[in-house]
Amino acid sequence: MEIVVSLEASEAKVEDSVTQETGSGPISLKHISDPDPVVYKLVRVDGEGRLVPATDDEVLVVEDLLKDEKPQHFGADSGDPTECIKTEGHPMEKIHFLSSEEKILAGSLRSENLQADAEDTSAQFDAGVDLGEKNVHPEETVRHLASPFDTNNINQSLNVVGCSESLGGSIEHGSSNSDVATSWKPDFSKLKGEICLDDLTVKELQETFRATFGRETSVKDKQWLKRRISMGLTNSCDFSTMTFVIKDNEVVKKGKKENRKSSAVHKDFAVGVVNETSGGPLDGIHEPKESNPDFDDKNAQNPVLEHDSVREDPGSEQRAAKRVRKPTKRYIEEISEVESRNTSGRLVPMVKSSEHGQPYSKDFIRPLQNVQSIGRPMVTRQDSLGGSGVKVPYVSRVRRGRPRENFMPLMKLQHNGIGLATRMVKRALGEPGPPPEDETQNEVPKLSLSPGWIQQPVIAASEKGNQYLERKEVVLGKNVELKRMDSFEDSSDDNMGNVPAPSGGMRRKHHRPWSLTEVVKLVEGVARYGAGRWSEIKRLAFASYSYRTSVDLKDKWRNLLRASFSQLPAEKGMQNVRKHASIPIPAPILLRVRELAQMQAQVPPTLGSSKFAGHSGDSDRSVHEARSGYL
DNA sequence: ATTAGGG
DNA sequence: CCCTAAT
Repeated sequence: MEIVVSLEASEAKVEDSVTQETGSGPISLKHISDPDPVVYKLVRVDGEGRLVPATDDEVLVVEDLLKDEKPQHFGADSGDPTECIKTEGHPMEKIHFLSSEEKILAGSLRSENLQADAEDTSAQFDAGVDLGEKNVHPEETVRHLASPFDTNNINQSLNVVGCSESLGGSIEHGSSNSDVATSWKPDFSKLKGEICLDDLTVKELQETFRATFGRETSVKDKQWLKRRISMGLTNSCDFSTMTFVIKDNEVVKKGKKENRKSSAVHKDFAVGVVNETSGGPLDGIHEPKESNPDFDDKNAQNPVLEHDSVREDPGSEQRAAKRVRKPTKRYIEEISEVESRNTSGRLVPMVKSSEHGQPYSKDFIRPLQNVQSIGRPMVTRQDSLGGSGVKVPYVSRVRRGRPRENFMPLMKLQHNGIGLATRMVKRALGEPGPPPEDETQNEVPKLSLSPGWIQQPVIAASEKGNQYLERKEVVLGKNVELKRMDSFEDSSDDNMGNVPAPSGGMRRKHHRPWSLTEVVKLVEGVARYGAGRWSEIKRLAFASYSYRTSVDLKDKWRNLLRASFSQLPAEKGMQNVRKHASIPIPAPILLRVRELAQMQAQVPPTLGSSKFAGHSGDSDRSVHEARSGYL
């Protein structure tokens, strides 16, 4: 299978891009055809650095992901002034770069992941290439290849790439930048002497960030900033260090809370890369070989080491002790429900707002019996329509605007078959139509091409569809086809809440299975904006999915974390017994999740360090086998 | 309003 | 998912 990248014919012949071998098997793009329409073929790089044709599975994975990623999200917002600029760059430059600059490993294009900095137009590319691959930072590459002397094209495009991570704003006008971008170095003029990231304020951190990366940031998250800066200064993924000594415009010392691993087995990674590629355009040019020995020392490109060092640093980033919470006084809720509504569910509202007789959503009523006795204060709530206030127990927060909690179900039941009406009401209620990319429709055909593990989803997916169909039928009777697929999407019901499943139990209230693409989006979101910045992710990456609140995202991430870390254990006895009608989450994704978790120090304390002990040879295999999460 | 956590 | 507490 080949992916044709529409490229300008201007590209002369180029050679296979070399991928830095990280010991595992990153998937990269290999250029196999010179003629105009440049054709790339997916390959993986084995331990020895040989290029092995990718299997169909791999190709498919990548392809799917490529398809899913819409550039729209990137650089959308986030206040970073450099982003809009970035979007102007042509993705092609990057491709060009990829193919012509052998020094760069396709792998290093890995979607800069680590976090915020929503940048680069190439993300669509990276998303796919990236999966299941080790960390290699673009910064690295740039730093070692960039040279003040070099002004040829290659470098130009190179800069474009590099910009994805650190060069940020220097890119803007492709013409005038060659010097700026090429020779960028941290401006430590403001960072003299010793700095301890831990002691800095957000503002100071932002300044430091600027000094370090040469661009502004709007991120206010201290943790994030510190990590980011640390990684930047240290030029590695290692953010365990929080104190640095800057001298002569360079980081000369890092306040390391030494932990073993001292003797680096890796080392001089970057140098090696450079040498390896001698003969290239940069030949003869004096590599600005990081005049700082420390840099080489700490280049944590070796994943194993990376995890390693990140992990045990007791003193470093005391991951903020879990937020403590007062024991929750949960009050009985289900009981009242039983009482207040008869069999038809919410059709018989308990409380009505004066004018419209619309039932309050259950959440609004929530009140349980004997509120008084429980001691909950009563407040008078004015409904939005100015009706007479109703006495309701005070609840700290009234859930609102949850699109799925509108009164649609009611409509559907009464005028079943009138999809249009429903739709209109929906609009009125502010629910945007189903996302352009409706998984329920897309996933199936997409996946159906693939053999291997991805096949399973196919089946599962169709089952999923059937499930919905069934449900729908139960509720609506025959008029199912009228509403096409999108009616699935808005099974916003509360109906379901009371619809007894054929099996017996009552179906859960609101439950919308997470689609694969949603998961991917979430993961990517976390990669870009960082875990925890859920509202951001929701706004930017989930704009089209009106359901899925930020909380949902958070929950899902939590689950993904669990899944990804839950040992790849269950592998054995559960081959067929998968009664779970759920789709297994593709291992590569879980892998990514784990990676991100690593980087963001979200590793569950329990599975501390043991995990990554001997994680080199089998990484390839684990990609195909580890599947412990479900959508 | 958002986020973290418990259920 | 839902819910509360914390920020």
